[in-house]
Amino acid sequence: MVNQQFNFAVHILTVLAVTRGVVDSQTLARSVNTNPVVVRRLLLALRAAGLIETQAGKNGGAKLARDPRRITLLQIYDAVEPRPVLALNERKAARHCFVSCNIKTVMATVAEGAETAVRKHLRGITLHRLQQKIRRG
Amino acid sequence: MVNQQFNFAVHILTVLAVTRGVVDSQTLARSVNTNPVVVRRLLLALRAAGLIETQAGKNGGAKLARDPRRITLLQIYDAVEPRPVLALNERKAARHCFVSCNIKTVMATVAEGAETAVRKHLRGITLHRLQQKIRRG
DNA sequence: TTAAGTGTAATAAACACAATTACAGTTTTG
DNA sequence: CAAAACTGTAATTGTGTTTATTACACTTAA
Repeated sequence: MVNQQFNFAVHILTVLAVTRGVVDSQTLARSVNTNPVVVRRLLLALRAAGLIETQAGKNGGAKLARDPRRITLLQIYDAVEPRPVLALNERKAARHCFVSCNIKTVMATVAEGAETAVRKHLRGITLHRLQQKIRRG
Repeated sequence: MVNQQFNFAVHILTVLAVTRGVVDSQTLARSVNTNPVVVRRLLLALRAAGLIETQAGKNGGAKLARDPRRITLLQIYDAVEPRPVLALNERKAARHCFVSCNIKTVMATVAEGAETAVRKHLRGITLHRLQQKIRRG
């Protein structure tokens, strides 16, 4: 199993969109089938991105900060996804080797292109659209 | 550090393309800065994809099976990348929850679109093109 | 026949991610 | 104002994935 944060975040926001109100982390965690603390950490990231508002204290929880038509999957992705689509090569080059010394830059360009392609795709999908798809089964 | 297999594989093939001959796993490993066994495992995958040929025994090693103009990054990606661009949600849905029960299918569609976008990008880049870029610094 | 390779299994080490526990701080409500 | 019900957050543990390493049987050129 790999990084599920994006899935979790979209799931959470979809619940908030459907509910149209304040939902607590316990309830969200049950829907996502994970731990409330995991949810709360994601909520912080989503709040920092301006997608939700949270309220502490009794009857507290989270709610959408704007219309689902104005929330794209790209915004969610940017809020929570820590990893690039294609991993960058972090390791030291072998100095004597021509290819080794230059491949990193070249591959960074490739990775950037992949990233751009994915971002473009995600930018075209709104939370509202997701809601609609779910309603239709 | 995350999955480096694609980076490793491209690096290896670039060395083979530049060298235009048989290179052993030891030498490749030094260029990539990893272990020869890791390289050999990748070589098996690349061979299975028809991109290289290997030879056992003394003076053995690997060489390209075809012209670098006819090797795309997508072929390399397919040969070695085990993971989807966006993780699928594997976990059990909460039965009582409408969103939970349907989000999986919807997100699978989203992930598929992202995958397609990346694949299209990679299909447009040949190994030969990479060589050129590296030569130019 | 020997030296220098590959192929491959088995295991260990490193790392990333998710889950859990614990508790201080906040806010509503009776 | 006190209690109940939340969030915010640190610290730790559990789990799975990826990479590295060791070992050795098998292959081939010289």
